[in-house]
Amino acid sequence: MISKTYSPQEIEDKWYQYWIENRYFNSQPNPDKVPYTIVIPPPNVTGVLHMGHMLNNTIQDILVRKARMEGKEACWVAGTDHASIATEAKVVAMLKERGINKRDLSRDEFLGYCWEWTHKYGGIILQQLRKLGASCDWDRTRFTMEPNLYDSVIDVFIDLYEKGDIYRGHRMVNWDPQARTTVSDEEVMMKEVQQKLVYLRYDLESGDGSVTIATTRPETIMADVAICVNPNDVRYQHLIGQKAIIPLINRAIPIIADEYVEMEFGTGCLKVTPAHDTNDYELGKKHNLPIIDLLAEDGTLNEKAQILVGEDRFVARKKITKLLEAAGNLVKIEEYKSNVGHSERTNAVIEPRLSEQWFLKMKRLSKPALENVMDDTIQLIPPKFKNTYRHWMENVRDWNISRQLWWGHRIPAYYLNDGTIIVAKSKREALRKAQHEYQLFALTEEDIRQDEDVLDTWFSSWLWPISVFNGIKEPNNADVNYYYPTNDLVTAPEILFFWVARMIIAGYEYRGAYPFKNVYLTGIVRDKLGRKMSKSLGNSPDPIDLIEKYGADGIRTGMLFSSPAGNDLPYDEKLVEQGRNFCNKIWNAFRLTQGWEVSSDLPAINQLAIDWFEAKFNQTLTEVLDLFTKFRISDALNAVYKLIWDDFCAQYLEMIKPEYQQPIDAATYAATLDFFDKLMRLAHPFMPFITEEIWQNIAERAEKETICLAPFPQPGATNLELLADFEVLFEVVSAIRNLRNSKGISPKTELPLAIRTDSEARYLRLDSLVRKLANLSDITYVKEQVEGMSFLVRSDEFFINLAGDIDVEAERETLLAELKYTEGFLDSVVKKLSNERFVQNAKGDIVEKERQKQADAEAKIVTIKEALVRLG
RNA sequence: GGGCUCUUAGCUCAGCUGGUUCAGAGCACCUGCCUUACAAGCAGGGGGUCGGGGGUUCGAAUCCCUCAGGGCCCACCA
Repeated sequence: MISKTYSPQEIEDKWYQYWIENRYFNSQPNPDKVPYTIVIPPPNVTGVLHMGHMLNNTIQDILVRKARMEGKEACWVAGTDHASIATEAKVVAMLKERGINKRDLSRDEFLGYCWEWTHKYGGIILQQLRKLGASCDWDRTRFTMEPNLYDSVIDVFIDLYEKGDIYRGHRMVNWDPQARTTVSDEEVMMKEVQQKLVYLRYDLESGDGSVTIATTRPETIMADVAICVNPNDVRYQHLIGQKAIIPLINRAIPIIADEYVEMEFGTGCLKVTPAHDTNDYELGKKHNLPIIDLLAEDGTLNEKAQILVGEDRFVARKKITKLLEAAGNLVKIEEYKSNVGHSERTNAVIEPRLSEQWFLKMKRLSKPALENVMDDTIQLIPPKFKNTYRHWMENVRDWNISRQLWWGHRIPAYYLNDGTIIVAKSKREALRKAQHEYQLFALTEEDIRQDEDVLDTWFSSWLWPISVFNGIKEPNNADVNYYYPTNDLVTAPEILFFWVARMIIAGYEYRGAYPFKNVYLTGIVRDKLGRKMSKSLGNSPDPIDLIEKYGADGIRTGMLFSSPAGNDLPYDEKLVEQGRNFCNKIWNAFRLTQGWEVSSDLPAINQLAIDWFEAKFNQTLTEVLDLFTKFRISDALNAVYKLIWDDFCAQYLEMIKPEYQQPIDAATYAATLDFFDKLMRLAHPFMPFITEEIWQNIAERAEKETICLAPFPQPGATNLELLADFEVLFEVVSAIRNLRNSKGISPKTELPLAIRTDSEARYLRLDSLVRKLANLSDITYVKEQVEGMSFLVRSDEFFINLAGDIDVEAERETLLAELKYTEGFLDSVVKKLSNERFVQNAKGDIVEKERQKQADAEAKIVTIKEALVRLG
């Protein structure tokens, strides 16, 4: 027999396999259909599925599945990102465990390990997505380092270089001493750090006096090239032009003046260290100061430091403070909080460092990307992100795209021995170019050397929506022409600038069109303490464990129950439990229908209930469709949840359910299964597995039929009047149950009901339903008040006569409370209506509504008063 | 430091362009039920002066100002 609880495991595997075998998720350009495309935000190739992916990909799957059911040519492209720095770090760590040092390997050897690693772990996350039910076209799976995509990146680099947008520059960059590479501005996170502000005395060369500066970086004093004061600072006028001696190494440096210096900060004297501070660098340029770089690429002091050579910068900081103290140059130390840049990848403190790097000019490129978001050609959801987006785009700076790494797209720049740069696809082509452009025919491949660096990961991901369709290399191929621009992008706000903005830029540059119409920004999944879920904190449950425990449908719905766009999702296993319970509820409703014996001899007695649910379904469906257009996926799910649980299960099924072991009439049965069919189709995008299982079982299905391709329901007319009548019905039933509860009367005990109403017809129509839902023995209509417990619904009065069981006091209290509330309410309405300005100013039918309220309240008060009189 | 945003029941959130039968939902909680679809369930219930203050208005959770406290983004005071 069918299991009492829904058990997802075998069902999910069975259907996923069925879907894949029948290629329902595969897509080809089809001129007869409207394309609907989503490209997945490619997870890191060696990554493992985490809760953020779960949320993100569930939303994408919902959108894709709905589009597919709506008859669109739905195409969800999956893939992975080589994640240059992240993967390289992992491989380096892996090698270290094996006792291998990256520096002992050749580039090719190292890349060999990277590929080995990629092949070993590369498929995992995509396999995990299948568990979730993701309906990707897996045949289209792409990887940012596969040949076509690799070449696309190289082509784009060359193109932008030739357009003059890419240049090589000696600049201050963000240096990550741990990864020993530069990182872009966006990869630097500022964190507030408790530091020590050290006050140091520099003696004047003249021997006559001294100057005291404040610094957080005493270990860099050996790289000082000046001391700077504000020219308006009266305290220091006499110093300008003099020289000061750097302590410990006794080198003389000039004292200069610049308005950049804040007089209020520290002592108002600044040590200028151009190699190790961005501002100082600018200052140095302005005043023609030399540059002394005393840090090696791993963050240790080099021989330029003269002392403490080889020490790590932080160790050196402590040691030099001691040395300075011993030398008598330490004036004082203050605790000081300031923001320090950290590497997003390694969390190492970023070192401003001068070096030769490749840059992409952003100003021209970002213009259309800014405009088209601001005018909603591309829509950000929620729109509040427009502001931050604009701010970033308006202040965008050139993008440092070179990385001192090996795993990635190697920069296609070649150098001749004299330093001449040639950008070309290959060494051979570089040679040819050199020979022709510079008439250097004697040149051989031996004479040219390729740039050792690779490109920033995002320099490949920004092409993703184009390159997955090979639109860079073959701009007019059928795929890219059909699928591009894509429709929706679902991603985390954290990478709005890293990725989204740059894809938009690339889209306009290389396709002349936006890459996607809508950007749905999900929130961050957090734990109960509000911390972001992360591997390092160990506060994230393993999604695969959760799927095994609760089923994929349970997680999908659980995560979405409370997840409006842009809002963080405070994860609680309770949510997933609720999702699982929802599946179980559906399962048991299904089980109910399976147990019925169907009789075609019985009269069709449930037409009213059927009409009502039809109306309710249409009403909710209309609402759901509207919510989808606004990307309010969470609200849409909640509407479906209520429709199924409250309206279908709690109300409709209870109304039409035959007595135990009694048959059901054929008409009701057919209607009910039809509802089930529609409900499953409506719910399918949210919960693909259980809906397929049930949908396949409630009717004979043809070979290879699937709910995945069944039409999404379309709303019919909603009978509002009927819905309103049923609202009254539910209130009456609810009131009777309430009475039972408070009087301790079993739901099994049949009760007689008397109704005193002006609209008898309405109740007559609902008669049998009230009787069934409230378990009544009899319903009578009365003109006067009668004996019994009474209650009010709207302006109608109800009596249940159970001899000797009336608690007069309690009933009076209830009535008095209701009277008080209604009178208060009436008062406010009357007050409002007697206010001339209200009657004059209120627009539309608001005044009319108020008058109706007044009439209703007055009628109700009369009824209550009568009831009170009756009670004596 | 600049910009954006948020503060509604114990928790997570809805409440659009202002109109008291809108103060809501889910979860949690309390009470009663193992009522043959479902205890992963059923029936019922309590709970918030909508962060504080001021203003606009006939009328404000909904608009404006201000204060307090969160969050996010951007930012080179050593």
